[in-house]
Amino acid sequence: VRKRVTIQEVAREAGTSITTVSRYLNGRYENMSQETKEKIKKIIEMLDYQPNTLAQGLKGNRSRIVAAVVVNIGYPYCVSLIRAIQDVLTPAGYSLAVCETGGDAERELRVLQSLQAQQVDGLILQTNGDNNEELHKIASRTPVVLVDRTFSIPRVASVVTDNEVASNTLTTHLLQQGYKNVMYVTEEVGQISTRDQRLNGYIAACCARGVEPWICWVNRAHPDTFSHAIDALETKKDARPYAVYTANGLLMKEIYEALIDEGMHIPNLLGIATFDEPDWVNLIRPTLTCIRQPTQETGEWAANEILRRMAVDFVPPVVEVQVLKSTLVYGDSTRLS
Amino acid sequence: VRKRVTIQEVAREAGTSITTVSRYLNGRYENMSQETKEKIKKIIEMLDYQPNTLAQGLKGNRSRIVAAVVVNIGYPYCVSLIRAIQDVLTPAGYSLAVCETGGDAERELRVLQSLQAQQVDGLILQTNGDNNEELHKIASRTPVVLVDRTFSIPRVASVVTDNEVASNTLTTHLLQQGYKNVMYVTEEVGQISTRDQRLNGYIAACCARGVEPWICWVNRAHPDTFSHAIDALETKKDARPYAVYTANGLLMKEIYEALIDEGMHIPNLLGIATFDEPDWVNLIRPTLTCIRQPTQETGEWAANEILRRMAVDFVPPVVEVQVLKSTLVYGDSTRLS
DNA sequence: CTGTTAGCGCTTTCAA
DNA sequence: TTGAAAGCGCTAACAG
Repeated sequence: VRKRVTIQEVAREAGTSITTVSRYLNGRYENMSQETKEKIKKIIEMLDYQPNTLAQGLKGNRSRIVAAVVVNIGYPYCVSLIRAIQDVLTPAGYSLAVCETGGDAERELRVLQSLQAQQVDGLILQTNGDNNEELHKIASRTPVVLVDRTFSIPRVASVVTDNEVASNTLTTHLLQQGYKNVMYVTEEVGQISTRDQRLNGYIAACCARGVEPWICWVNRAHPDTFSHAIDALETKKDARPYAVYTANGLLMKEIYEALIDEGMHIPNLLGIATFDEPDWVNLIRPTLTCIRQPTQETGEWAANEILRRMAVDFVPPVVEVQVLKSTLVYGDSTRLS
Repeated sequence: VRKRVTIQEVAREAGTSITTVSRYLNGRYENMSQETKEKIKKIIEMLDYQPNTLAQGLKGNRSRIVAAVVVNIGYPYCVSLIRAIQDVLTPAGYSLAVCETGGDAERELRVLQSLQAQQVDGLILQTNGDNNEELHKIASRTPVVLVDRTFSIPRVASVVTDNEVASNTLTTHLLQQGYKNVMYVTEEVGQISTRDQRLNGYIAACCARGVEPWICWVNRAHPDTFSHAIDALETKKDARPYAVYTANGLLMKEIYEALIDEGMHIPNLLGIATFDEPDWVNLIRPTLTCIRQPTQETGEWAANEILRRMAVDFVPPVVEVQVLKSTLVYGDSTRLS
């Protein structure tokens, strides 16, 4: 079990003081003889020395770590987001700690606390809004950016999708295609802004065209709630052609599985569409109409905002909530002919 | 911008020395008056104090961080693995740093170096085997466990799927069903043990039944290589019923998209099956036969092995390579009637 | 039962 | 152009 090489040893081998080595490490070559510089360089390579970031961080209370806290690392939204964040942070010399909360308030709190103890330099998170007080405290000394879901917390910025607009657009598209009704399938709305806005967009679009909203509440923890959705469709058969629009990709997955075995005729009697763009939209026939969220830009914006806020000369921004546009991807599942 | 609370302040407020506070933090109450104990407890809560893990780590060169380095955080295999690792590590008081390499050797090297600089206490990785020297060095002072792909590196343990057996089983299943040939679709085998073993299992099963292996090499970076696969199938139409078996889920996704528009009759003229269990296996009709890897157990084993190896009294283990069993999940896509 | 003190590896004045 | 020395927040002998 070899010991790690320290700055001491480098200095000793190079015949200089640790101060000089430290200067070298931090690229402050201004006044340093070419000779010492090269000597240190050689020794560092020889010894395969790497500065201990823990020690470096201890001095200035900086860890050079930014944390991304998401509900579920398996969700395509989160994966794409995390990748985008990485791509911005890594070149900037920061590493990313990825944490999962499962949407659980207590777990989120524990994560937040452990992250603070680790002196993370920045925090990007997708939250249910159950720990806003803690976030407020954290934000007083660490840059915090909310993604996907926004909450009004002093000093905290947010980046979100244009949920309401996109939802309205999709609903309108369905109605324009000729579907007489659109059943909207969603989970409990509660405090999650995203769900709220999507629902609002749906309702607004219905009202605008004089169609009565038809909302079906489900719960992913209770599979039988999905059969209610199917039942509702069966019952209203005389209203066909109608459409089903799910508030997110996970719901569509559940619904779709039940639907195909019912032998519903898509898209002519039943149109289907979803928020999110699951990876299987092009594997099914007809292909699935969906809303592609700007995950990449969301991640980039969040990471850049963190970087901005970590800069010494940071001044509070004009925009507290950044809204990014999503794209309606037309599949064959809503092409009524 | 509030400053962080330190152990100093807690000690001052509590009217004790920092040593006592430190003892309290580390749960060494053996000899400590109930009174001081409660006093400290109160002060800590009042001040919302949290020990600085950087400083704690600096002392013993321990960061209480374990890193998981994977090829792609979007792969279901990796997601499931990471979650399992988290579930073992979190209760043990470690946090997990997740890193992505994209299968790129240089990027992997950079990640490994930055991880060392961060003094990670353990390393779990899925590697292409291009930095085995570096890993060898790392393993001399940090527990290292390889997942998914194994390489023979001193002091490094591995956990892998029973690739060869599973591949053999699946191929045999296809042949037994009555498919006269099985086309095996794979990427370049090279040094990646996983691909090697799956190919071997396939070949062995073919030979055992006197069927000539029919291998189709593709490259996900070059979409046209997939059309070659389709062409090959078209050409051999007289050999039907035959089957296509892909070496991983990503390949099946590509192939399947091309296949369905060709109007091939699955499963009666064409059987399809894949290694891995994509999330859409039950969304398509017929449902897809596949091999479910023991991702959960793999993650658990890896994390536990790291924990084991971090213990002071660690003795080199008997098993250097742990092989875990996967499951053949029967879908309708290989049910020849 | 409690405190003093010497570091952990590094950065950063300040002085030479 | 360089180095000595004082910490950063915490732990762990060692001494009371």
